[in-house]
Amino acid sequence: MPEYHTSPGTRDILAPDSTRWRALVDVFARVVERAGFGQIIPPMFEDLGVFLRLGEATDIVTKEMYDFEDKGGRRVALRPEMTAGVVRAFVQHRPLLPWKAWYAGPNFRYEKAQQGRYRQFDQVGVEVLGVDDPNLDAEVIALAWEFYGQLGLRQVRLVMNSLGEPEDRARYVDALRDYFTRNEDALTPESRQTLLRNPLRVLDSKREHDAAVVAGAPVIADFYSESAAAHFATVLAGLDRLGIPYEVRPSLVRGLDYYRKTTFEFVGAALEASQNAVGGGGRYDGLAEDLGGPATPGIGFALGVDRTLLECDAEGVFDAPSRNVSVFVVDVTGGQEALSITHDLRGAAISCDRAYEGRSMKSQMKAADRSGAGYALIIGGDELANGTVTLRPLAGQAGDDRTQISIPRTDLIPTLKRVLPS
RNA sequence: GUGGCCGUAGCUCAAUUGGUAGAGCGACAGGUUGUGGUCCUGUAGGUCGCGGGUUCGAUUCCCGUCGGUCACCCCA
Repeated sequence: MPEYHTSPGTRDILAPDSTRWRALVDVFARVVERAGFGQIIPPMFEDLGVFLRLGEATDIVTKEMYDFEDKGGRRVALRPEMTAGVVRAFVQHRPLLPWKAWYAGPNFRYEKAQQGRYRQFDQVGVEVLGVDDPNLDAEVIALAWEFYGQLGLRQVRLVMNSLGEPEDRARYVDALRDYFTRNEDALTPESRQTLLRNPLRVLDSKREHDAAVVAGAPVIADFYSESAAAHFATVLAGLDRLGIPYEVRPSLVRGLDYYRKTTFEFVGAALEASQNAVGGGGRYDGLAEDLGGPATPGIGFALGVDRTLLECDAEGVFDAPSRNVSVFVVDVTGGQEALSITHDLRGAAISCDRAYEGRSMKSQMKAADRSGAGYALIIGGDELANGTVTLRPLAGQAGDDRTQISIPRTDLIPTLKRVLPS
């Protein structure tokens, strides 16, 4: 047993998983950069106050934050999500509107880990500041939808809701509090606790016992102002126009307090676990102002990289791309030839690897096979004397022709350039 | 944070009704001395998660602890 291992809720991601991971981020970047988004790389920790804006009733803030005092006496916290930091960056730099930013990176929450839920977890996402247009809501959702499609996912479902304007939401929360208080006896003790902190979240209860009461609760749609109703209707019409299927679920309330108007969630149909929300987002029109900036509308989403990959596994799509070297150098003359040949090939942009420690040819050939390389480049005593190398096709090459050929050392790179798939 | 289940070689798992453990895969080395992927043989690799208790003796029983997993909570 090793003395040290990863902390709870953290893990190492090795190749080939890391290759797949990066490929997923590449797909995301391609999709959103096509839509005019530029990447932002914000710091992983910020002044604690930035994150307190997420809401005093949320567990993310009250229980799960990695906050600490640094050596200079500053109260800082590892970011528990991306939106607050990105909006802080907006307020700090005041880029031209509309500002479209995308990101990828880890967030930190002190939670008990389970599958699809980690203390350090990665998200990819976008934020757009400065546009109130409901068409943007549809566009942003469509980008996430396109991303899932590019990965090959077909069973992700989109769930839509609107929380209305802040005043609508406030009146709704009051009505909800009244309703649940009247029916308190029928609620589980846990939900009664939640009711005191945040009545909205009672709607999220997964306990069977609460189901009946929750089903009879007031519906947010009845509290929409005219403008909020119109905004939401236009968003849904936009989705219809783009052919993106969705389900409106009035009980969808997301965990962060800053959401208003449009909210949405992507649910992985293939995931059995309760951690089946693979992504989510919404509008946060008041957040920039809360962080000391001008009143600026905003919308964005965050998608969990782990959960998305789990969904890919469940649907059997987006396999790890193989990143093999093209050539494997087998040198049975001591290894000096392999040293210079691999150096030369890499200089000519031909990927290659080799075996070390003067192993037997058999052993080196095994290593060549395992490397996935298309060709073994063999240097023995004869080749060394002749100034040649032997090129042997390995498994995985087109056709069954495994005839090996002898090439003058001087022709090696041109020959490989001709033979290798580019 | 609360509760259920689990923790044996790098990986997937056996076994021991308490007498210090095996297999498959993988790794490494051979199979008449320059050729892999199949096959055969062999070798290495485990303080049976960690600590304490009961016992002549514990990997096996008990307690604690750490880690994993599932549900709740929360959320991506």
